[in-house]
Amino acid sequence: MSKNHLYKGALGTVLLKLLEENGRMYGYELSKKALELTNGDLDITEGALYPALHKLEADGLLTSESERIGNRVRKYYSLTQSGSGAARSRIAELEEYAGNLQKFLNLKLSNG
Amino acid sequence: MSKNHLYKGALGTVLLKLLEENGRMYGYELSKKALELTNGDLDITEGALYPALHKLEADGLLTSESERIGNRVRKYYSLTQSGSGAARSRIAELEEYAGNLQKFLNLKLSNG
DNA sequence: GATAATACATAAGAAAACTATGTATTCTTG
DNA sequence: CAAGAATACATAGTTTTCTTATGTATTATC
Repeated sequence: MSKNHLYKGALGTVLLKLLEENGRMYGYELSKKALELTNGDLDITEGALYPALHKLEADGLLTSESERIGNRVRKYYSLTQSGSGAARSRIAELEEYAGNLQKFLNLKLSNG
Repeated sequence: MSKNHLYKGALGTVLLKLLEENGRMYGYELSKKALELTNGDLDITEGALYPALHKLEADGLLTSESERIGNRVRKYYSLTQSGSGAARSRIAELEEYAGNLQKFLNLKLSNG
C-alpha cells in the first residue's frame, strides 16, 4: 500500500530531482523510478503524473520531445536552464523542510 | 513569508504532536506554538486551523471544552485515547517519511 | 480613540491529488 | 494463440486540503 498522501505537495520536486539525476526520462519511467527509489512508498498515479509534468512544462521548467520507439510513442522530458535552477532551489528547500520536520517531531517537552 | 505549502498534508499530524506534548491547548495557542517551533515557517491560517481541528474532533481523535476566560471564550482541545494512538502512529510515519525524503533528495547518480 | 492582538467561525475559490475512463501497443503465460 | 499484464500516453470528474476573504467580539497597546 502506498504512502502517497505523505508526498502531498512534493511531487513536482520529486520529478525535478529525478530529471536532474537522470537527465532525460519519460513519464512512465519517472513513475517506476520513484516507486523504486522510495521502496514502494510513492506510487504516482497517472492522474497525478501527467498533469504534473504538463504543469512543469507550462511553467518553463521542462521541455519534451516525443520519440517513436517501434510503434509506441514516448514523451521524453528534460530540465530547461530555468528548470535546473528551480530544481536546485526546490530540492534544497524540501531538504531543509524534511530536517526541520524531523526536529519538530522529535521535540520533547523538556526541550521546549 | 511562510513555507506553508511544504507542510501540505502534515497539518493534522503537527496539531496532534503539539497536543501530545502540551496536553491541552486552544486553537490560537496551537497556531502560535507551531509558528514558534518552526521558526516562522508554518503560519497556520484560521481557514486551515479551525476546519482541521473540527475534523480531528469529528474523527474522534480530539475532545474539546469551551472555557470562559473573562468575557472571552477559548476552546481547549486534548487528545482522546484513540487520538493518542493516532498521534503516535502518524508522528512515526511522518518521521520516517522525512528521513526517506532526505535520503531520496541526497541521492547521487553514482549511488543508484 | 484607533489599531493590533486575541479568539472563534465559515464561505468561496484554488491547487493538487485520486479514481475512473479512454486509446493503443507489447510482453507473458497458460 | 488467446487473455491478461505491463507499457505509454491523456483527460474528466471528484475529493481533500489548503488560501483568501469575511464576520463577530474582546482585550491590549499606542
